[in-house]
Amino acid sequence: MNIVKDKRPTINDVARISGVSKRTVSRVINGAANVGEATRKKIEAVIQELNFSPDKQARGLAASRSFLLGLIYDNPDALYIDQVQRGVLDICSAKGYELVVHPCTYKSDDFINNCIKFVKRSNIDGVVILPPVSESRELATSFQENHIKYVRIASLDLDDHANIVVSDDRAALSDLARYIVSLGHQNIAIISGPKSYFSSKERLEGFCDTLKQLGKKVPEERIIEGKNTYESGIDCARQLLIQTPRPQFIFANNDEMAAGVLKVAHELGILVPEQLSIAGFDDNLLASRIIPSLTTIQRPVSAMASLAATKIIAMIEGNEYNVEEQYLVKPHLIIRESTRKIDK
Amino acid sequence: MNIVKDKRPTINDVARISGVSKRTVSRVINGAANVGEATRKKIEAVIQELNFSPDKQARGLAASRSFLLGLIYDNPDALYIDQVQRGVLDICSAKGYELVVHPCTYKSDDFINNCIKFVKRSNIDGVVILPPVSESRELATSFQENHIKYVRIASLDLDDHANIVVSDDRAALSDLARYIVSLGHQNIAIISGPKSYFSSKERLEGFCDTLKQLGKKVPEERIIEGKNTYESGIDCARQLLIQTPRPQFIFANNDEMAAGVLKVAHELGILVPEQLSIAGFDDNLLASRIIPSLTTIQRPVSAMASLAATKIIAMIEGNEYNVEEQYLVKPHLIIRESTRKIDK
DNA sequence: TTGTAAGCGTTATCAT
DNA sequence: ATGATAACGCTTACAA
Repeated sequence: MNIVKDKRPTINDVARISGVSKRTVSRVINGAANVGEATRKKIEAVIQELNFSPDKQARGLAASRSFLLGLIYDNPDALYIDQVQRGVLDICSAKGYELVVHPCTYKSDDFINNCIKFVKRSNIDGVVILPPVSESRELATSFQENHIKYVRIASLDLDDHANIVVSDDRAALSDLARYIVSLGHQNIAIISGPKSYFSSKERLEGFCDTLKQLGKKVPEERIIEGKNTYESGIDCARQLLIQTPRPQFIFANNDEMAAGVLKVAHELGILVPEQLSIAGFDDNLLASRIIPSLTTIQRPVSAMASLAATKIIAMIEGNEYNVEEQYLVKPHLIIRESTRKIDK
Repeated sequence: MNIVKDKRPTINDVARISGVSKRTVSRVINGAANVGEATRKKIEAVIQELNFSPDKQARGLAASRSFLLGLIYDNPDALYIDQVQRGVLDICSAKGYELVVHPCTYKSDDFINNCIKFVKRSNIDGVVILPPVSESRELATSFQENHIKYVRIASLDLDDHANIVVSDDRAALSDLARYIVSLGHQNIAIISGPKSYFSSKERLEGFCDTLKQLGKKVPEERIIEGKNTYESGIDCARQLLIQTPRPQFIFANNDEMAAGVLKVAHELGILVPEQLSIAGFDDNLLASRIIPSLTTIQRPVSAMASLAATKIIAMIEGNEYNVEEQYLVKPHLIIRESTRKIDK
C-alpha cells in the first residue's frame, strides 16, 4: 500500500501541486481558520494523496517546539521509574508526544546545568521531574529562569499547584501509625530515609506525630537514618534488633530496607510476624513476592505520572484549564503478612 | 536586542566571539581534523564560556539526522528495562544522542506499523530492540525495507552480526545442568518460558541436552510451560510439586517464576534447599533479596545494552569498524542459597 | 587551514 | 483569504 518514494514529500510539493503558496498549506496543516473552504479541501486532498506529514525537526526549528517531553530523575528504583514511564507514555502517545529519558546525578554540582542543557539541546517542550531530584529548589528556580516548563512529582507541596503533583505521604503514615497502635505494639522503631530528603521527613513526622497523639512516643535511639538501600536496611536492622527490649515493630522508609530487616530477622531467628512486625513503603515488586509478604504503603505512581504528563502538556499547549486544581493524591496502606497483633 | 543574553548562544555567537567563520566552528563541533590547533583551542574556550551546545533540531534538519535513538520493547520486567536504558544511555550521552523510549504491544497486529511510524515521526536515527519483540522476523524485515537502522538484543543468533547482540543462554543453561548433576539431583523438573519465544527454547534445550549427555533425561510431564510471571510460577509449581516422586530440583525460566516456586514450597512446608533446590534466570533484584536467596543466571544486561548502542551509533555514523565482530556474550551462573547437594 | 553561501522544511511577519 | 520572504541554527559543496 505504502509506496516508498525516494524523497519524503515536503510542504513545497504540496503547495506546488495544489497551486497555492506554502504559507497557505502551512495554515491548513495547523488548522488555521482563515482559509477558503475550497482551497482547504483541495490542499487536504493533495496531502492525502502524497501521504505527506510535516517534518518534526523543521517544524521544531521554526516554531521552537519539539513534541518531546523529558523525564529527569536520579532514582535507583527501577520499578518506580518504569511505572512512571508507562504512566507518562500513556498520555504522551495519545497527544502525539515522545518521551526522552534523562537520568542524572543529583550530587554532582554540574547537574543543574546538565539538565538545562539536556532540555535546550533537544528543545524539549517540557519535563517531568521525579523525587528526590524534584525536591531541589535550585533546579526548579533554574528552570523558571530559563523558561523551561516543568512538573515535579514530590511528597510535599513545595511549588505552584500547576507545577507539581504531590503524594500525601504524611497522611498515609498517619494511617499506618493508627493501624500499628490498633495492633497493640509498644516498642516501635523506625528506619528513616536520608534526613536530607523532604519525603523522609514527611513520612517520619506523619508517623511520629500521630503516634504521639495516640500516646506513644518513639525514643531517639529507636530512630535510625538509613540510605534507602537493601544493605543499609540490613545495617540499621542489626542496630535496632539488639536493643533491649527488642522492638516489636519496625517501619522502614522503603520496601528495600524492609527487605533488609526481614533478612536480619531471619538470620537472628526472630519470627516475622510472630515476634516482629515490619512495614515498608512503595509496594515494590518485592513487597508481594517476599515471604512473609510485606505490609506497605502504595503510591498511585502510574496515575501520578499520567497526571503530571497531562499537566505539562496543558502548560505547553496553553490549555491550563482546571488542571492546576488537581495535584494531590493519597497513598494507601496495604496490609499483608508481615504485620500482626501482639500475642500475649 | 543585540547583547541580550536571554537567548541561548548559537553557532553564530561562537563564531563572532572567536573571530572565525561559523564553518570553522562547525568543524570543531564535529571534530574535523583540518583545524589549526590554536584556532581549535580558541573556539573550544569560547564554547565553554558560552556554555554552548548545538541545537539538535537544526543539526538534524541540516544533516538529515535527529541524534535520537529509540528503544523498542514489550517486556514487563522493569528491572531489565531499567538496566538496558542505563546501559544505552551511558553510550548515548557520551556520543551526543538522546534516548526515546517506546514500549509496545507485541501481540497487537498493528505493532509493526506502530513501530515504523514511531521512528519516522521523529526521524529516529536508529533503534535498539529488546526481547521478546527482538525475535520478530517481520519487524526486522520491515525495518530493513524502510531503511531503518536497528540492533536487536536476543538469545539467539538470528540476524547479521552487525544487527544483533546475542546472549548465549544455551551455554549458560548447559553450565547449570552440569552444576545440578554435580549436586546429585535425580528428579529434575522444569518450568519453561512461553514456547513461542526463542529464548525459552534455547534455555530449555541447553539444559535438557546437557542433562541427556550426562545420562539424565527429563520426562515430558516434568516440563511445564509457564508465562514468565510470578502467578504463572505459582500455578506451575503446584502442578509439579504434587507429582510422585516429588522433584528435587526445579529450574524456572526466570526469577519471577522461581519466586513463585519458592512461595508454593513454603505453603506446602517443603524446605528449600533441604528438600527442594530451585534455580531461576535473570538475577533479578528479587534473586538476592528473597529468602533463601536464589541461584540464578545473570546476563550482563547493561554491557549488552552498551554494546548495542555502540553498534547502532557506529552504523549511523558509518564507522562500522570491527563492531560487527563483537556480538556474543555469555551469561554466568550465580550460586546462592536455593540450591544444595542432595543429602542421603 | 579557513571562509562564502546555499540549502534543510518548517513557521512567522508582513503585505496585498 | 492568500502570498513573498525572512527567519530558525546548523551542515556542506565549493572556493580561496
